[in-house]
Amino acid sequence: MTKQRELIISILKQSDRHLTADEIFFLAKLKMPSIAMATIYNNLNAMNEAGLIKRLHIDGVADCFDKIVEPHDHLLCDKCGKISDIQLPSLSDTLEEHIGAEIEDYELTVHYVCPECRRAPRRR
Amino acid sequence: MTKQRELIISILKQSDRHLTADEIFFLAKLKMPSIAMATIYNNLNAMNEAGLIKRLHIDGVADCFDKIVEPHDHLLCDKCGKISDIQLPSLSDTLEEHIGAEIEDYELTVHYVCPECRRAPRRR
DNA sequence: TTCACTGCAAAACGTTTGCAAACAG
DNA sequence: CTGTTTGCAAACGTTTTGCAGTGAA
Repeated sequence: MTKQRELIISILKQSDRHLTADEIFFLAKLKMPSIAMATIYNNLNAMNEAGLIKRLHIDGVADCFDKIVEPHDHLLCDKCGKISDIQLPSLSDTLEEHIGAEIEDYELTVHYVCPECRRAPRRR
Repeated sequence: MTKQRELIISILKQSDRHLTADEIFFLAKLKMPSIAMATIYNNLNAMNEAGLIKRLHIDGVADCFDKIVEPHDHLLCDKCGKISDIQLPSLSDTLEEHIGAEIEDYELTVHYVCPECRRAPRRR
């Protein structure tokens, strides 16, 4: 447990968003200017493998890191790119039944236009 | 409609797999050695935007291009990386009900271990 | 003849690696 | 003291770009 890792964890904890490695790097630099990108990735990858955080692969967007590891789904606004967490009833049983095999996990990303963008359809 | 585009389309049509840009490039080179990677991407991107094919972003894997544009889901083997198409009952209505907003689309990727890998758990 | 598309090379992007020095336990 | 982690720089694989030349209509 190094200072760098503590810092990265605190950044993730304090954020209410899904941060990219780059955003975490930027925020970390503010408090520890000497920190390196490699350190960010080292730690994020280690924590991801340890199941402490979850790496998200979404669309053309850079990978994001989610502090919530419990199974949940994501809502992606196609206009502004905002990602929200949603808790939908688990599909595991339904999926296993349909597929006829045991599943490990699943990722469900729902595309929509968020209320803000729907009201004021700017950008893109 | 150029020869290059025709070639790329025929490669996609003939394949029963989900090809990466690189695989398409390799196959295209066999028939047209002068073809450039940029041309592959130009065409794939154009067709993707036109809705003729679908670009898939899955895990650490390079993007794949799917000739099936109808809504369907994907089954990913965590051992060998094979991607299969699956047709599950549409979740659109259920999702809209839960989210309370109109959805554009959704992506569902199910992780499992395919029958082959389950039988002979080699690799990785 | 015109304008979109090609091929090429170089750049961009996000991520990973190798390594010596620094540090935690 | 020992092994892990850091910071740096360079490499990596994938995708995009700029641009002059080519080819389709």
